Amino acid sequence: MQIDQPSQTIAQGSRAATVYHALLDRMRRGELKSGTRLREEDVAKALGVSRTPVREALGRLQARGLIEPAQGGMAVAELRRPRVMELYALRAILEGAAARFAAENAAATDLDLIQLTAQRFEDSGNDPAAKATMNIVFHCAIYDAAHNSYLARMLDDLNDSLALLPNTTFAVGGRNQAANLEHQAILRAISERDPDKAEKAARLHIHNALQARLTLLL
Amino acid sequence: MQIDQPSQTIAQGSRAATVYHALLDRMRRGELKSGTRLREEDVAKALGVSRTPVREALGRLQARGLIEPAQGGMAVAELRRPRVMELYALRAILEGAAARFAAENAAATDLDLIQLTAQRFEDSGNDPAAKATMNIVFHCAIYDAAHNSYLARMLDDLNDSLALLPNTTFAVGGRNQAANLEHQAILRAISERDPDKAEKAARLHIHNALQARLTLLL
DNA sequence: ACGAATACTATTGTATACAAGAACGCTCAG
DNA sequence: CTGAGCGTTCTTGTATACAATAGTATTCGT
Repeated sequence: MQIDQPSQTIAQGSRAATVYHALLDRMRRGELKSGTRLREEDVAKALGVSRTPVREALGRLQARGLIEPAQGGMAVAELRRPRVMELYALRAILEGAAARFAAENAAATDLDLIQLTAQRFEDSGNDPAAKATMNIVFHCAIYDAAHNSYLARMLDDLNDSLALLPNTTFAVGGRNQAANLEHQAILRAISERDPDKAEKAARLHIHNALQARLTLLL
Repeated sequence: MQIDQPSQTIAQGSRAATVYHALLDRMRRGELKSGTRLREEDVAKALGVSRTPVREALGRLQARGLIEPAQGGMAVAELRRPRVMELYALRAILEGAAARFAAENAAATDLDLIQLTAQRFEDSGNDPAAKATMNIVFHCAIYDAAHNSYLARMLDDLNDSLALLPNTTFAVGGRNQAANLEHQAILRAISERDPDKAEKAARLHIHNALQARLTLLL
């Protein structure tokens, strides 16, 4: 039996961190869906470590709200309608803040990166999963440009929570095109150093994403 | 030697949770200052548990950014100037969001509670510590009224980070009076169901708090 | 047949023992 | 006197064994 690299990424510092990232990755990829039960011993065996680091990783995931105590152990959190509404409402605020701060603080290289990633998003094909990936990359470029580590961490948290939802909003007809235009608007406002405009544009972007999400969520 | 209730609050569900809350409380009270080293064994002995639950608690505190890996173990996080600026910038956004959502979602009882806590804040004496406590209570009433659990959690995180700073802004001359007026303005906007106005008022409130903080931080 | 009580089992919570790693100081050579 | 190399020690990282608890099924009594 193979003992060390059961399937995925490079080894992190500690085994606890490895487990943490392994679980997170699988959530992001959709391999771990909402409601999946996570028993400590199973995870430990699957990753070839003892329960101790698994426990630590699960504790952190719980602190981030990605898993919840459930019937006999933990389970990947479930997002019902009201939760999703809360999440998008907050995301509109935080993405707005990121755009605002980016407009205030971005260095020239930050702007270049945002532009580049926006272009990459536009150029990527029509595959919803690829689109979603490039979308994340674009938004992360904005987080970096905002130069606020607390905000960046909160947005990462939020995106991970959102990753628990099945599908992606880019599977909705016309969303690709619309999202691209919205990205351009955000980029423009940031480049113009107009914080109010940037914040509004980002909020609108998320508002529209929510509309798309709701058509999927029915 | 006493073994179970070393000093403080009621027992939580698990010992890990007990340790977590014990440490958090001491940070909030200022008994654990920035830079204080936290060795697992010391904490364990002090609280009468083994290292295992301590480790779990420390992991969660680290995930929240309240403690950092340092020379030989963990230490209570230190907030230097740039961090403080980031924290307040984000807090302005989040308190703004809370006020906005409260204006949109608050039930009648929520409004009553906000008003009550605003009054309590006004009526409390001149002791900065008491003032700070009542201030938190007032703001928490707004978080509740916002009806967004993710936002509430983020603001709790943020307030705990801010608790690491020494002193309170209510020690600054005239801040009590000003804060009270700002609270009234926020309350009024929420009561009038004016989200934009509420958000602006809350942001201004935090902006002014930052000014006070900066005079302390020199 | 139905309900309650009890025993059992599955799973987490905790402690302890051990391993590994990094920092510090000490010694010795240049 | 200085610098490098090594050993010692302090602290975390991990595993395993054990305790406790909650959920479930089963059985017995009515």
